[in-house]
Amino acid sequence: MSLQISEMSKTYQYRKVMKPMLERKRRARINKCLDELKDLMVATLESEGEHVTRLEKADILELTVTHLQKMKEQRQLKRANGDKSMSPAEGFRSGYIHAVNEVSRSLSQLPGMNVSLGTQLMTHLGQRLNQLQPAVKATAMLPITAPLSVHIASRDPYSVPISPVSSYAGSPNSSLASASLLTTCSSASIDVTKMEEVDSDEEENVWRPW
DNA sequence: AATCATTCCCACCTTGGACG
DNA sequence: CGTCCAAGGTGGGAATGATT
Repeated sequence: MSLQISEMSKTYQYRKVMKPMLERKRRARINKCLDELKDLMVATLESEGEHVTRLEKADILELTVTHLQKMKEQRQLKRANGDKSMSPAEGFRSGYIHAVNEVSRSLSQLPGMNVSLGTQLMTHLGQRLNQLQPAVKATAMLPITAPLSVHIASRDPYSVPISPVSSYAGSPNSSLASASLLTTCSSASIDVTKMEEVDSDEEENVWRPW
């Protein structure tokens, strides 16, 4: 019998114990992100003069899709009008700074965060930015607001992962991946209304915090 | 290539609250 | 009280990654 129990493979135990828990966590992640998406959409719509009373999940997704489509149209319009205000390099830099600020702000709110490690990382990120953008000398110093940050792997700037999530997806360290997702969703200060600010022909390759 | 562990997704069922 | 709907729980299976 004990043999049988031990033969109740890890798979069985996993299915019995871990799976329900992970599924709960997964739903929680979905709901958390939907909640934050809802907040963002409500804020956005209200800033546009629309009043939102109640949103169910499907509504949140519909509104988001509609809003993004609208933004896409506006961007195309802008481009058609010859708006070349930002080069790809500038676009990348802007996204980089935006992302670092956002992550930095989030991490700075984490209890027990190692400040000296954060400082080191900030320094590193600032140096990386200088290396990435030698042409943009006047703005070479990284205007990061919070004292903490995360390490973004040093690579060719345009081969940086499209998002923090995708960079962790498939990692053997799944808890890291989950944590990444959670922190990604919890950066609620990302403003949907500003998603189109960084306009670049290379946008598929530019790292964005969203 | 085969095998195993893990992750993810989906469909179905249950539950609880709102409403007529 | 019955019905509807949103949300959570769960089982099954596909997909993926690691190991041998």
